[in-house]
Amino acid sequence: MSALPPQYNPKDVEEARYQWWESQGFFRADPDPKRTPYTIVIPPPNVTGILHMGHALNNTIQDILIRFARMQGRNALWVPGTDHAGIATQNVVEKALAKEGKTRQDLGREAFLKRVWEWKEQYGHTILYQLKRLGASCDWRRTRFTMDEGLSEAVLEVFVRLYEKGLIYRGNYIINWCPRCQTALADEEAPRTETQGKLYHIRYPLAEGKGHIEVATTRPETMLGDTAVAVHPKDKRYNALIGRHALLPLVNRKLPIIADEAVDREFGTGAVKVTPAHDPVDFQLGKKHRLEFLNVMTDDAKMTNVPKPYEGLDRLDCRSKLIVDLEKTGVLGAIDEHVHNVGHCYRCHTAVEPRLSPQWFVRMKPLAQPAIKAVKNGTIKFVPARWTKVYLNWMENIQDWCISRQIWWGHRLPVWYCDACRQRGRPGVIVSKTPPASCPTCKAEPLRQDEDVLDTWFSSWLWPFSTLGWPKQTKELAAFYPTDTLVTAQEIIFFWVARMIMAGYFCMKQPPFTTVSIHGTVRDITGKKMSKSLGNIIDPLEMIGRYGTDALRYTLVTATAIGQDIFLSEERFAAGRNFANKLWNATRYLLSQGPAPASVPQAQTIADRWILSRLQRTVKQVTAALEAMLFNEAASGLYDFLWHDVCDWYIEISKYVQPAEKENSRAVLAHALEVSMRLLHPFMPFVTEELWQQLRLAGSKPSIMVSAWPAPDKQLVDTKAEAQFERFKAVVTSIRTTRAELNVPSDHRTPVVWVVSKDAAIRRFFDDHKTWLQALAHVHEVAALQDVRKQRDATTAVLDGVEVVIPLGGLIDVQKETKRLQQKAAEKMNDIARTEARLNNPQFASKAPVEVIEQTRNQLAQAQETLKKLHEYLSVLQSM
RNA sequence: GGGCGAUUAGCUCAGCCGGUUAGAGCGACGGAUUUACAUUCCGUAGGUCCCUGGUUCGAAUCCAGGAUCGCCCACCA
Repeated sequence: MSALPPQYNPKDVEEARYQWWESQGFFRADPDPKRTPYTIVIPPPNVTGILHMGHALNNTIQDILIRFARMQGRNALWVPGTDHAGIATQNVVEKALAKEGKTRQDLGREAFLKRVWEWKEQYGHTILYQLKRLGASCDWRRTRFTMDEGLSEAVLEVFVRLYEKGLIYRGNYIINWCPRCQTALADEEAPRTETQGKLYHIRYPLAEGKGHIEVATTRPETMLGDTAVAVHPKDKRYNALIGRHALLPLVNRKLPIIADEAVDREFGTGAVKVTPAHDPVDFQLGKKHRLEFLNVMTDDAKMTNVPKPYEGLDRLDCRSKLIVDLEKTGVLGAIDEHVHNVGHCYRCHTAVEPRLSPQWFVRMKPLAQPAIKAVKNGTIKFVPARWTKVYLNWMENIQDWCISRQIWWGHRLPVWYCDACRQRGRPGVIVSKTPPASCPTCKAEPLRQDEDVLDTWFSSWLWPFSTLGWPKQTKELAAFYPTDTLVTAQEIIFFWVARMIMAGYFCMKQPPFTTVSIHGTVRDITGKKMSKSLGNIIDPLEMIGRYGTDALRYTLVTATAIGQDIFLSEERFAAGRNFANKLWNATRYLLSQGPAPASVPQAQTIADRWILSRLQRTVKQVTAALEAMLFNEAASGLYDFLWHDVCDWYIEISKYVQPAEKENSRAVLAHALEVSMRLLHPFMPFVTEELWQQLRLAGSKPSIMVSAWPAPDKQLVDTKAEAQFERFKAVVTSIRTTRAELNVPSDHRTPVVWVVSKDAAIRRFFDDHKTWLQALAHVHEVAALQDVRKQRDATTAVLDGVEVVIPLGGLIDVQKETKRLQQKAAEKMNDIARTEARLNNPQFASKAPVEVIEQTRNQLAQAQETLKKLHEYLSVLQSM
């Protein structure tokens, strides 16, 4: 066996170890009727993606769950893959084209798509390689892509099924239009952000008679599409005007003045211009009052169908020109500063234009019903539970989903039009999984396929079953669906989680998963989201390079409780690195004395009994925490046990055990480390594998990742040993504290210490363990005495059941020591007063549970005892 | 306008069902080279648990109201 180097170097380990795992097939899972499956489907990262801290957190959590389940003996499958990310990917390739001075239109649809596929083949695996560096134990054979043949088949199947059930329709509605991407967006893709704008007041002259009606708008350019003015029916100011007409300034179009409850009397002037083709509310008004729908903008937000001076102007240029012209005409009123919410494209952040447009929609209400029920009745649960409410609130108010996009990269709609039929006034719409040769109604050919593609989420909402082979009834689908846990960030609940649940019930009649684990967003130390434009990114790959993968994973997981946002700064990764190094050196210490003992450890010394007992508790605690998905609790429990219990105390003591106890002590340490490595493996897979390989017993599994999850051994839980050892620790600590407080020079070894107790067993215990005390507390002799009050020039610490008396032979500063003890006595008196007050309260005596009263009494007795001792020592000092 | 979350040490955060003297890591300060680890060890200082009221024998914890910050949802043009 080669000796371990003094420091853990992740670079020497990670890549080779990962390749070995993969080559051994440890990541693979196949249907197996004998074992309970455990399945996770990865939230497919964008194929254009590069690993950021959010991915790192998300995938670390999934890997922890998968490795935990695998070690528990479950048939653990983690399905990886990527999303074609329609708009995002198209944007990336268009940017590359722009560098060549070309547009996608220059290439044409077919050649452009070829370009995108080439790009995907070349760069689309980047994120998957990066996931491997993170240690992700996915079954890579099952990697899927949302535009794979099988997944595309699933998309068409669902589209046709929904259409046939009347759940997909085409219609002319107001949608969010991104003028830059030149496509429709779903509501969720155009999140509103608070924007500082202006509220322009414009006076519309009345057509009949004198006077005017003043309206207010944030988008003056839309006035060119106005086809009415609306007021509230009960608004006395405008009562007389209802049914009359106003004139659109600069255009002089006659606009009816209509009355509708939708108008807010409080806002602006209480009169509103109505632009049915460019505003969702106005659209409703337009339908209700049978107004004209006048679309005044082109796909790239230039004005159209408007009077000459404005025709062809960009929407914002038009706005400026209109303001000038309105001013000249004398109809421009006040311009107020106004903060309002404007939708922005989630891909390019351009302000979206609400715009009337023929698009395809999915009727969501019927789909939502079973998805609401499943969460209400607990079939699917959110962790943390508070997201349930957010989900239900959204689902109960769900709007129809605009699924058509005017881009090229994506699943093209399986919709064909028969122009011959349409000319004769028939619908002429054919929806079919395969291209129809001719029109089934009139036999005309050729047919024209719809140009649009489907929203990216229309393929990812099928992900939990499409990746397993659906619509084919594969054995994977039968074995692994429904999946178990979905791990994702809160931002994606509406986009993806909710829709997967709906699709799951629609296609499979079963939920796609049973638990949704929502983790927080990774932010920088000031609480801002990490983003390129802010320049506050901490790159996970850089952190891996600097601190190692295990350090990255450990730090992310311990950074915060699940569901809370994580505020990250680089220094935190050092803690993870240090922990890995600590484990490394604990094992190194063990192996420096020979190979890991194979013998079954016996609880010989009190330290053995203590650490083995603590180990059982740790096994129990970590298992429970993982089952409850309290990852940070599990990880910090292991940290405390390994660093503080194993390293700070057990290893230190093991250096001073009797020669006869030595070999067994090594076996105990080896055992504690070996079990701990297994517990820690899901969190820090690399260093634990490396060390476990040194510690593993003959005949065990070849790798820690396929070894069994530890089970606690109740026989080894030893409360008495724990209490005894805790007392020992307290004595050691008190001696250390006293020495430090009195500034005893480091080279001065306190020659002797008395441990005083009324309890003979305690005296004997310290007498038996004086070697340890001497070593750990820096003292030469330890004597267990019954009474040393006559000892002068000594100091004391009074603990639970024992007193520690430290003669300091001239080193003691009587004044300083008196002050120290007086202070301690004062603190004690405070405690006593507080505790007495509590006990003297008759209410407390009559209402508190007996255990609490008993406990409080003991506490008081102890405090009084301690105080008595302190006073005795003070009187000794005074006599000096 | 609704909803959610946060507020605990200088910083980042734990603290389950109410029960001793509220914890950790980092940072600060003092000390240490004794048998793995200086990516180490030992020790110390540092707290109005956001505020106000309530429930209770007892509140960081439960309830009500408020403040500040953050996020989500919503058609005030």
